[in-house]
Amino acid sequence: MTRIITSEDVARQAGVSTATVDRVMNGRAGVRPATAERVLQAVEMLGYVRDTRASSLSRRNKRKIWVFLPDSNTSFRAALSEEIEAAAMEFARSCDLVDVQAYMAFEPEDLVRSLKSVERDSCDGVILVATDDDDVRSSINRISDMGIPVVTLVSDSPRAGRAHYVGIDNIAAGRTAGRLMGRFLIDDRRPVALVCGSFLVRDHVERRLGFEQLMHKDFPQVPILPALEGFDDPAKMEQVVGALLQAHPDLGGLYSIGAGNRGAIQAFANTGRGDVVFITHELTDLSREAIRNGIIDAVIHQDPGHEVRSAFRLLQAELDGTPIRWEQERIRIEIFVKDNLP
Amino acid sequence: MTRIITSEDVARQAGVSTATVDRVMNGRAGVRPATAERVLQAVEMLGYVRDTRASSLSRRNKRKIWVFLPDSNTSFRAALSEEIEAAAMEFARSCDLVDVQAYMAFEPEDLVRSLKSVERDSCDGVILVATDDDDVRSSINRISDMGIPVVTLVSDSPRAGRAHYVGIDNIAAGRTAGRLMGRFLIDDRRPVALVCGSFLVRDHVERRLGFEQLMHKDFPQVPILPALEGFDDPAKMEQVVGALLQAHPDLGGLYSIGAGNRGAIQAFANTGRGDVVFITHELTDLSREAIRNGIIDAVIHQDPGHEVRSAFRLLQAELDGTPIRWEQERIRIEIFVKDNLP
DNA sequence: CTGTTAGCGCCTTCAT
DNA sequence: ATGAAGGCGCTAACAG
Repeated sequence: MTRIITSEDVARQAGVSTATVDRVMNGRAGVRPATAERVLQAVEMLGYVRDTRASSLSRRNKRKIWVFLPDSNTSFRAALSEEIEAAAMEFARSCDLVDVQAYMAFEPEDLVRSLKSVERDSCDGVILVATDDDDVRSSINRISDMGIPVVTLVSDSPRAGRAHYVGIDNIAAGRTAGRLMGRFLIDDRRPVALVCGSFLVRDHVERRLGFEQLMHKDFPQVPILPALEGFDDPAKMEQVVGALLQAHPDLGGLYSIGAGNRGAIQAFANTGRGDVVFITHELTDLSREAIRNGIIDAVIHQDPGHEVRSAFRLLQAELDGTPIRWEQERIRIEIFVKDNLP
Repeated sequence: MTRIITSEDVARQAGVSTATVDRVMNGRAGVRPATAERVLQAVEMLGYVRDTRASSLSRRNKRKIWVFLPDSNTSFRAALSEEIEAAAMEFARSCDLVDVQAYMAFEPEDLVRSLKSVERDSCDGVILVATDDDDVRSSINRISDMGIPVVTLVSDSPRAGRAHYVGIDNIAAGRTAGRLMGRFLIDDRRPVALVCGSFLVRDHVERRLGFEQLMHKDFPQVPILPALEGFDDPAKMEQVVGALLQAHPDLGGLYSIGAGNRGAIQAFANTGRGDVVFITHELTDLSREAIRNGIIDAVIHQDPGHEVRSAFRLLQAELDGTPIRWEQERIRIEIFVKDNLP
């Protein structure tokens, strides 16, 4: 057991006091560059790593993390909220305070407005479900430039200066759905349809892209019908999918990219078309039930609990200057069939 | 922000000192039942939860966790070791010391021998890859009865008094493989084969059971060949699978339940039989590569990193009396195809 | 059986 | 720009 290196060791080695070491470690002002340099050398030399327990203990949980979520009411969104709640409790006890704010879904200006209120002294870190939008991007950059780390969750703003994105690669998710579709189909002459939530939401566009790419490449003989829009709305979905089933008695498969699957499931139940391969996103009580009784054949899933915890951990790591365990943070594109349901 | 309840609050409320609160909280002896009761009531009443940071800080990382692993040299086993190493470092800095010991795989007596050395004063918690064996079970019970929590990892000893099992349900894993096999098959008149590592290893038996059950139930027309044994050994596997491919030119699928897949992949590569649906367990560099170039069609996976971290967290929770976040600890039966590889 | 006291390693005033 | 000292909440000796 090698003794643990403390800030005191570093202080002694650098010929300063622990207060100065602390200042350097936390990047606070008021240290002559030369002194800081000596401290850094001592840290390096001794292999000092600060003890986050002691750190957070003495800091008395004073950090503030702000979370911004869209106000949509899909089950996935509900799950996210729940998980944030849970994570907040967990981290509150061991480190932080968390403020959650909802912004209007699909309305970047509203998010931008909310982000305006983020200031250095009231906020130490930000987690948000972003959109790939110029104004959102510059808002993120403003915050980031103030030295406040930003983590995007589930939906990214790729060109912004966020510290991390936590979520899946939606193109790959679409490809995965395509692979399963191609292989699950019994008769590759029967056409396959796909329904987006919206043609304008980046995630949906990417999933669709991945799906269509893969189908064209690996299952070129399968006819793909023009994509439909269901607006993440159960009623609309039921109508759209109902019409689809009626119009195509030979439909081979359906890939539902967005939410509102309650409606799609209903449409299937109404017509009793169990032979259509039906693939959706996100495991919920509903999709679980539908997978059990054979309406849904596979669900592509991302674990909101994992995502939320990961976002918090990454933000913490950013704040603490702790190393990141990437293997633990990699969000999986999960596949569920009837037999591996959790 | 409600003030945080400390042990001091509890002490005051119960009319005792913090030392006594500490004794009660940690189940140490030397407290009159009546006093303990008063403390417990105060805890309940104030909603006190002990701060694990302060706790572990003041304890000076003195806990000892012992880990027992089989000495087999599969890639999965290597991954486990690595992850334990990583977890040990992580937890060493924030809580514990970890001792890892290898025992001879498939030799319960050797494990039992090692477990004999576990004593109260040199060990606070145990993690082990168990086997379902009478002697192992009673060893676990002995340790458990001393008040040392035991967590089984990857392979369980179900009837023993372990605190938790961290791993997948292997019957469900087998069923999942069966589902994919049934749906991936192009022609359901072509026979399907399966190779175990050994007919005697519980995990393999369970996977096989799940697989065969599901095939018989949901794909009854598919002929299933008698199971083979590959002894988790690449050379043996190459030979067995090679012979299989030769004997059955019309083979439709192969489910490899155990390790040694290097050999199986080699056999496939030798014969160029890309049309056989090949499903294996555990994602490794090898299986990843084989999935990329189309030899393997799907991999059923359990994440060793997740499993190891989970085992440590559960043991800690047991030791600290902290609540467990079950959603975080549920080990998934993961499915990988070409498109959702991490 | 129970209380007192001195840390654990770091951060935060408050001086200098 | 830097240091000294007290405290975060809990545990471990040591008294009594």
